[in-house]
Amino acid sequence: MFRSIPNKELSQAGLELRIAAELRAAGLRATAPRRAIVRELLGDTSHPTAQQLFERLEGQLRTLSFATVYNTLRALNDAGHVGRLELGGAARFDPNVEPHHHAICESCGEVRDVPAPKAARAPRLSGFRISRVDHVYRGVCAPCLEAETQTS
Amino acid sequence: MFRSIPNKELSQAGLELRIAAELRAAGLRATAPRRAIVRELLGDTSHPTAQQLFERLEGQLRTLSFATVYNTLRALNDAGHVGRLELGGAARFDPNVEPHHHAICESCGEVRDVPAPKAARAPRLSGFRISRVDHVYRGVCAPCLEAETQTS
DNA sequence: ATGAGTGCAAATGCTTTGCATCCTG
DNA sequence: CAGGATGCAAAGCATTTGCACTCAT
Repeated sequence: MFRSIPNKELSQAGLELRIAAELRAAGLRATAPRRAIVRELLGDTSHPTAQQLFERLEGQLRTLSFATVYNTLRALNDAGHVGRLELGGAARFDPNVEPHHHAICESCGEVRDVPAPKAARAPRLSGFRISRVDHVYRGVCAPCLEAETQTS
Repeated sequence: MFRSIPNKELSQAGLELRIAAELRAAGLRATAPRRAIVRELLGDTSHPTAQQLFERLEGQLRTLSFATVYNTLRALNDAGHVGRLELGGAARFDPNVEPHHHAICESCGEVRDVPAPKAARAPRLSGFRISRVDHVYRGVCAPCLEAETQTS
């Protein structure tokens, strides 16, 4: 999402226009709930679940349905405008659709981005046409490692 | 599972003994349902779901509970004796716990193993202690590619 | 014999769907 | 003003859990 948009110094109004344009580019109408969902996910590096997005947005709109959050995220994912991470439990959503990978802390559950190496050479899988590559690194993040050390 | 066991020319009886030994190594009692689950998963390269395993085993045992299949697979996974793949939808289970990766066909859903390169160099993630690396290749498998060509 | 394991059913968690109403393009 | 989108509730899967009974160790 916003692949080609330099969003430094983007005015509030400009951002709103951009959000609407992105939705239409995905073949979706720029309704209030959808704009709010996109606005919230945009720039969120925490890979939130649909539930988390819903909770953050509940106060902002007069009404908001769980189903709308799910349906909108699914539509955006289908259109290739947001990423969807399946790591067990609830799916997590990612505003960054550039090729990159993820590290998940098995202690606190946090998911962090891992840049994809510039020269990402995929293995050749005889006859298999690769369209997407996901790497998932599971382990323990720095803060949790430190917490472990202090306890032991 | 069976990491260190040369299972060529293993007699039927020997295999059964091995299955029981593996279960005990995982801290589990070698009950009839569990033996059947391990026996079925062993040598199955299709990465079946719990549901699929249940269906295949239903006829073989006088009774078998869904819950037992789930609980056993979870226990084996917790003990590191089977792999669990989260690719969206139902989890898939893998008897192979050696480091390797997976390719999933977005057309037919089949999951195939991808060998991990011998010198697998993981990226250094400042402070993050990596315990496991999963690569998922999404795309279209050879048979589905061919089917596509013929239709178009 | 003792406690882990089983089967069954109910509960839980995540996601999708049906439908009447609302609103964008 | 037509068809897409919303909200709500109910349905649908996947998985887990509670509990009385059974069986492996």
